Amino acid sequence: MRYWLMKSEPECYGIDHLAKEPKKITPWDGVRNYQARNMMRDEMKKGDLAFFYHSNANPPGIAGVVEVVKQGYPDHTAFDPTDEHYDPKSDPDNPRWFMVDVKLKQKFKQEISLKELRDNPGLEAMQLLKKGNRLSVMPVEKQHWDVIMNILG
DNA sequence: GCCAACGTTGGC
DNA sequence: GCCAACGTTGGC
Repeated sequence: MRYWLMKSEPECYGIDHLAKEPKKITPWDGVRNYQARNMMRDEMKKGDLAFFYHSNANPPGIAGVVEVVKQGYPDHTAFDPTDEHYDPKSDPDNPRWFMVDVKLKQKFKQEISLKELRDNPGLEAMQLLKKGNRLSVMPVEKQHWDVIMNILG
């Protein structure tokens, strides 16, 4: 079982959107970055947990926890010319982009802001906190996961 | 709105 | 394969 962090802009799709889905499940579509794709396609497994991170938010931070309920499969929004994430180079017979389905496990009563994460001892090595980090899907080490869950008290 | 840090594209 | 130009991400 592995741990992850997935970013989304709350104005686009935040944790409250997910909470309103019929089964609290959503496909994590629209990712168009190869590193992030590789992780969703090859590494994320059913039962893995991920932080739902609000990027470009005020303030940015971790809003809750989701569980991977369906492993990597082709992102069909890449095949749809009317979709904003359409990619003509993705062939349905040889898909370029992949996604997973996630289910809301827990919405934090209070978000853990990026500043709180930075101020918290023990998280200095987290990929999220490193300079220039732009990946929208990234692994989280168990020790960091545990530290963050303990912040909730 | 600014800007650093990447990632992608395309000419050569 | 190199690299400049350009586009995007995302914190501030």
